Amino acid sequence: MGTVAKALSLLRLFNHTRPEIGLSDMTRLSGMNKATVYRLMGELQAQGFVEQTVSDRAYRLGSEVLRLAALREAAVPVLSVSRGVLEELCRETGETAHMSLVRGTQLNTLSHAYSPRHATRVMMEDAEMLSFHGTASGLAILGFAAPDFVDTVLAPPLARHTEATETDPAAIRAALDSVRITGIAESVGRFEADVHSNAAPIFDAERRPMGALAVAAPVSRVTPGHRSEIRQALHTRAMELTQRIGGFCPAEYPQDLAV
Amino acid sequence: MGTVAKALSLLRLFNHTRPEIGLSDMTRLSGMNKATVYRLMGELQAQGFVEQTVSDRAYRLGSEVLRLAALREAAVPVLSVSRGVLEELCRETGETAHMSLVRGTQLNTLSHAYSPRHATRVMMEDAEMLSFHGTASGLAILGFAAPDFVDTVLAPPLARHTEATETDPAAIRAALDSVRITGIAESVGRFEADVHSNAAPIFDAERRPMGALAVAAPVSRVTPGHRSEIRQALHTRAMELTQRIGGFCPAEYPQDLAV
DNA sequence: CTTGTTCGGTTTATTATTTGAACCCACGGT
DNA sequence: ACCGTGGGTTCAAATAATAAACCGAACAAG
Repeated sequence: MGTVAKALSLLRLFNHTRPEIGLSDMTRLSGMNKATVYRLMGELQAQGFVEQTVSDRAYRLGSEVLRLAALREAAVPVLSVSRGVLEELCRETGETAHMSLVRGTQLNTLSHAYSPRHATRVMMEDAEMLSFHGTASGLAILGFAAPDFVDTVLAPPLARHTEATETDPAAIRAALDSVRITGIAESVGRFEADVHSNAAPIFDAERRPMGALAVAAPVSRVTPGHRSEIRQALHTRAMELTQRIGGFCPAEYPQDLAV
Repeated sequence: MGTVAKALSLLRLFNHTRPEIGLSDMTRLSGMNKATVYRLMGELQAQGFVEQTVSDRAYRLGSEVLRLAALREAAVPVLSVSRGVLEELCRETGETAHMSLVRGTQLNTLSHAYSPRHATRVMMEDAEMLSFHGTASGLAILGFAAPDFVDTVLAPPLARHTEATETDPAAIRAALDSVRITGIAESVGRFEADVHSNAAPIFDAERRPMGALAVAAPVSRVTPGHRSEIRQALHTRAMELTQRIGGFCPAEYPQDLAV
């Protein structure tokens, strides 16, 4: 691993439950030498990627990431466009809608919207990591991804998130066939118990699946009619999002939804 | 310069007019060796900070920066909170409002809002770099910054953005006194011709100025009454923003606005 | 008041990585 | 066929990164 990779991997130690990390913690979490971490963090700090609190000298993400994110959005406005689509999607379905993007072999939620219609909702956080095999979003992407990408992602062992999580690669591959036919993937309690999710892929300019749009509802609320309504809306909105970010659906993607 | 700094400085070559950069361009722009740039970009790509287009293999910012920005917002919700404040501010004043944050000795716009009230407006882009000596935002920050920071930033030569730009450090320092008294800085055509800007600093948890809130209007529209209205609104909203992001005004910051 | 622990930060010789110049191949224009 | 330009690669020489031990300060327990 090169020096740059090491430095950037330190940034990946931050998450929602750990927004600030001290030098010693960072050393332990990364497994690197303390002097190494110290110097790397110093460089990251000089570049504005992290900043140090005055009180306890703990590190947290710096504002340079905001600037870069704004620039990225100016170049490829996925986030900003998705927000409008997500709002429309959750208005149509009355459920929580979210969008996630592929990054290497990871899948991250990046934007979400809640519907005020029901008192109970599926709650989300941005920048959370999803599994491919356990979530509707992941399956939607796998259904239209390159074979060797599927191989990589479905290499055992697959994490068992809930009682219902399918961890047999062969069974998952079989399920991808129906994803390819309908264009929509489904996960009932396989990532979080009591959450019924549907998802549709979104494609980039090279017709590759770059992420997914999803609707998550409490299992108890999803009747056959509601399910059909959700999947219909997802199909329409995912194609809209793909088009609005300058992407194209691949030829094999079903243009009309046979739910 | 360490390797990490070099790699991250490559990211700074991207901007609104140059959202994608090929290997050769990047080599020229950075002044580094081609092999070096190639390897560094490879590492950045592996970490998701940049991605390569399939067609012409040009690099652009990757989606990892979006994830990190989302995490940073979860830790320190400056952007998301500022959006609401900016909207209110531009509703109250009828002019363009924007927020910028300090990053080392740089100042970057990060969020803005337009008012629909007038057909002519000052237009903005996020992630743009501002000068400290030429903008109201910069002066607002300098008025409450540490002396050595002011020294660093006001070291000649200072760029002359327009005919009206003040480039004499002594004159700028003198102007900071009135910023300290009123809590509001002003720039009439000193960064962009025909733009009249007012700005107020926002403070972090350590009572240091971390950025500024500003209102920019066409010079022709700013009557004494309108100016006073703008400065009043700015003062109120900047203090609100400071408080809502968990910051505190320093003792010397004027709590009541004597416009 | 001592002792032990943890923290952020620093030092050093040793070691591994980065670097630069030259080179390759493919492509597009002339 | 020729030239310029693009992305990508090679390898010895130069440089930067590393690990382990160490420092002083802060805090807690005995």
